[in-house]
Amino acid sequence: MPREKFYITTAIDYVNAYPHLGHLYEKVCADIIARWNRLIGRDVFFLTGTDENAAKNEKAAREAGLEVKDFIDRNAKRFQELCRAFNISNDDFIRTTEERHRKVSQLIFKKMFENGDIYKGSYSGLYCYGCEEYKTEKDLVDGKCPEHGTEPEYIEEECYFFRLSKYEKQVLELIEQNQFIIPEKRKQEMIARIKSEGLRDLAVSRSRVGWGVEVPFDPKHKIYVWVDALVNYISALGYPDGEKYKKYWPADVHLIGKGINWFHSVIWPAILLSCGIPLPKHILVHGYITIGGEKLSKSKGTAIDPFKLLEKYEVDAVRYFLARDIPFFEDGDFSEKALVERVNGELVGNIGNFIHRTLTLIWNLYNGEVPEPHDYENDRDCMRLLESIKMLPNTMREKFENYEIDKALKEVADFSIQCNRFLQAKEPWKTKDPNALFLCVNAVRTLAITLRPYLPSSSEKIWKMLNLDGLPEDYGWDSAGELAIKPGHRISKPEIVFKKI
RNA sequence: AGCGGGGUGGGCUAGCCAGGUCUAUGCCGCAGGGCUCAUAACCCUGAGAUCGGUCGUUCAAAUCGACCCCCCGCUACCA
Repeated sequence: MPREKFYITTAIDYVNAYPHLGHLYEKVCADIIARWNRLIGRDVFFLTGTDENAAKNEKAAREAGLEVKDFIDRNAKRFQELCRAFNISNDDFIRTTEERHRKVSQLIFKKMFENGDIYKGSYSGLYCYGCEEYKTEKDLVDGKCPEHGTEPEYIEEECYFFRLSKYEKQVLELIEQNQFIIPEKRKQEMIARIKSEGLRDLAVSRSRVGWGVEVPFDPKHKIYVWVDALVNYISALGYPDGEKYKKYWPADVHLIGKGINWFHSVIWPAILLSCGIPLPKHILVHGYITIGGEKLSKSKGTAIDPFKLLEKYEVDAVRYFLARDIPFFEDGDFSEKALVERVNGELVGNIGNFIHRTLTLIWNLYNGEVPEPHDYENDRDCMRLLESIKMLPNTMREKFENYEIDKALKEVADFSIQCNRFLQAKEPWKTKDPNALFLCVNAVRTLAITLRPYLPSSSEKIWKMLNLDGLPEDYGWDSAGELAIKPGHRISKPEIVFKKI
């Protein structure tokens, strides 16, 4: 029987600057979801990448004193390094300047045109030559561009439009009648917006930009960045006849930040409908990371560099904090103080400490050999812990199915507290209680598996310390609920897994 | 400005929809004590909130209604 497939994407990032904490957060969340799906046995394809065709890049490159291509390559590399540095398990990394993407981007545009959904029109507005951008009233200060101090000029130019209006009914139906957008709050926002203002046709080409993908039948126009960017989700799979496309499309989850919900929930489905391509299953909208309650902002200096964090903290410490402290569907605040407190208090103090004390107890009291239990069925405390071991993967599965990755992780933390309490009650350092140690060592195994999506390398360390064969994924998620470590099994010499900061 | 969500001890948060048992929950942090196998876990005690404000409904409101203040999100045709 073929395995169920699971295709997850992140948004692709603009390369006009280096990655910040927000970029990392989205990748970590996607990684956790991807890894969890692998653990439950799905055939996962996890995509991330960079959006490199924006006109903004031209400007940013100029300011950096580099050729556009060099500038983009440099920054894109940085995003790839980010993935490696933080143990992100993406299966591919798409760059929209790659040929495999450009040709699909053009193909999609052509298809939309052939289906009668692209027509020529004109766009007009206030244009600032300095910025090479159209401006709105609110962009201006005293009628002038705040950056260049010049008055923008009213101009009109020819461009192509996408008949977005044609898909209003279908898109609204898609959103209203399905769990297409998660969470509900974001769904309601989109419904409200469609109902109040409807869908207007969208200008999908630009003729004033030098950097971008040419409209295939009219190369002086460039394809509008958003249309181009969205296409990455299928171009990376080799649309229209790549094996991966056939296998993995439609996407199960497009993970995005709340700021780009409209593009993913409305424009993207309309494009796909126009081309007759199946629609993705879910648009999953996470919250933002804030610093002192404020949005990350370069100008305010709050755009934290993830690489800087690694100079002080371990990868898994950062991952733990992001997954645990930021409520997945809402904004959450980042501070080093909060990170240190969370890691020291919970990851080290509860989870790490429990692991360490049970393993050293077995090491010291039983020379590293798991003792033979007897009649623990008659012990209330033992049966309660056993029940929790069995239940943990189930309760976490429920959370994961609702993408509540922060709440799922809290279950692990709560479990470790219970384990510590159990150990305290049994006092095996006095009693050598074999039942307690037998159950606890199995609880450690439960932790190794349930932490696997969040803290892949720490999980592996625990696994090795338990001296188990293979890796957690060889046994699968549900195995976390089993007493798979048998009496007589020898563990390795205990070492500290989570260090105090 | 329109629509939507929210304001609970230092921080986050439960409770509100189905009003009384809320003299308001849990976690973190803080003060003190117990215990000590362990990277001080676990247990106990304590300080700290009149539940944004005002008015009302009611025998009774954090919980219902009105108005006000503040915060946030989406939108304001962001090329």
